[in-house]
Amino acid sequence: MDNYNANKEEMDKYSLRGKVFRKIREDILEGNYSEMEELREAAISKSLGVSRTPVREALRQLELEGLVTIVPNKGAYVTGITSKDIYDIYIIRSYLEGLCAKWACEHITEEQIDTLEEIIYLSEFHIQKEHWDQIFELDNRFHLTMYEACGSKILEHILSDYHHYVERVRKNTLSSKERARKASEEHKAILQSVKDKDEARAERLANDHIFKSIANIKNQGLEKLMKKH
Amino acid sequence: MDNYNANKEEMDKYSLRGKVFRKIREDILEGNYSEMEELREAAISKSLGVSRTPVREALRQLELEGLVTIVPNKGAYVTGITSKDIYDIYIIRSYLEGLCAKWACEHITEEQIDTLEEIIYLSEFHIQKEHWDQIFELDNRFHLTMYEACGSKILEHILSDYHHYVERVRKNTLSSKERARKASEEHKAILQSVKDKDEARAERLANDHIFKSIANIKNQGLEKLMKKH
DNA sequence: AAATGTTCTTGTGTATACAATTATTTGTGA
DNA sequence: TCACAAATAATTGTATACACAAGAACATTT
Repeated sequence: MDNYNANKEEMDKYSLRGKVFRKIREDILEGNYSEMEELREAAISKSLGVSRTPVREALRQLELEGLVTIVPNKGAYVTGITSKDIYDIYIIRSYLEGLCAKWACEHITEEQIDTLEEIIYLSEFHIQKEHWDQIFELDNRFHLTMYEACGSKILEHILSDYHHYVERVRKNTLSSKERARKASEEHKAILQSVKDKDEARAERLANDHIFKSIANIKNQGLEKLMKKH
Repeated sequence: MDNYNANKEEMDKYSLRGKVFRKIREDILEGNYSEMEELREAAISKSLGVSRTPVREALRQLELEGLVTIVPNKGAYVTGITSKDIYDIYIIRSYLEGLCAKWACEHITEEQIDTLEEIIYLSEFHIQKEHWDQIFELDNRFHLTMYEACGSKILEHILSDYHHYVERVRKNTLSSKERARKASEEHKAILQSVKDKDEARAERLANDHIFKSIANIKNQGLEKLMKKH
């Protein structure tokens, strides 16, 4: 699983291992490798201009994320992520985002509420202007802040991972003004229920929010959404 | 996210890195380290009689599992797992085991059904005889087979991880004849609904199964259960 | 010609050496 | 005695070298 929190991700930025790790992961998630392609340590280290050590460590981590399969004494192979995996993740997320919103009712801080309100406010502006990159970034921040607000290290960890896994698909789904606007409305409603400490409603709305994304994906065709933009 | 499947775990058995990885993980999960204790690469490698390389790789993997926190250029620290984490995991599992049972209705194979029936049959025998180790092992196998049967690599992955995380607690809860017997009855009912392809019922029963474990934990006191047996 | 054994190549697994960074101690001046 | 700076020690980060395992190609034997 992935990087645990922004803090660590930030720090890792300055280690070679972190750079290699993120580079290979991005390449896999963006589909730059074909399925089951062999990842030779020497080749990667040469192409990135580093030694094998950081490459090895990065590959071992990617194995744990499930993106790479390592056969001892043989090599590392791209496992990648199939469209079924993405679909499964969305279903799992729909359950867990519901739980997250429910727990947030109890654990959210004033500061987090302020952050979320600001995010929603800014979103509306950027949706109006069709600034897709900002919209995506704000959507990210909304969800990650919610994960933080649930007060569970474990739940935050797993949801952040999944969130990252489906990043490419999410980026594409949000590139429609109509869907972006609806998503923003849904965020607003979720936050309201959390503020009201209405656990049942918060859970249901967060649940629905992801389900609506799934419906949206089905309409647009998942395979198309997995392509690079 | 932990080891992906039995296959890989099996293969890793023969690499130093795998041994070191499992050794440190067990030590952490068994509470042999105190919270935030520093893990010095040199010390560990010396005590295990290996070089720093496999130790480093193991620590990097443990970081991804969330059991260790690595501060670049400083060191690795035990993060461990608190009783709140365990509690959270049980709640999350109750949702996901439900989903797993639901999906199993559609994807389970005849062979897997046979396996599960055999497990239940054997369990009854060992419960009668109070063979705690076998009971625990069979409980493990029941759940892991269910995870396999759900037909989702992603869900199987995360549930296996969590299952392992709470191993120590599960071992202790199952060491009561009364609870073991009830658990076995619950397993039987879940399998029946899966065989009947009754998705709603399977989901609800699997859900309840974990909830009952939580209730059981609360009764016995989580702190006590986290101790080594 | 088929099966078996042998070497050679390729790539990973581990150990060690060195560089960079951080923590600690020591020394100096006010 | 305290503050602060410089030197020193400890620890991680990276690079490189060598050992080992697996598989392929080729030779050998029946």
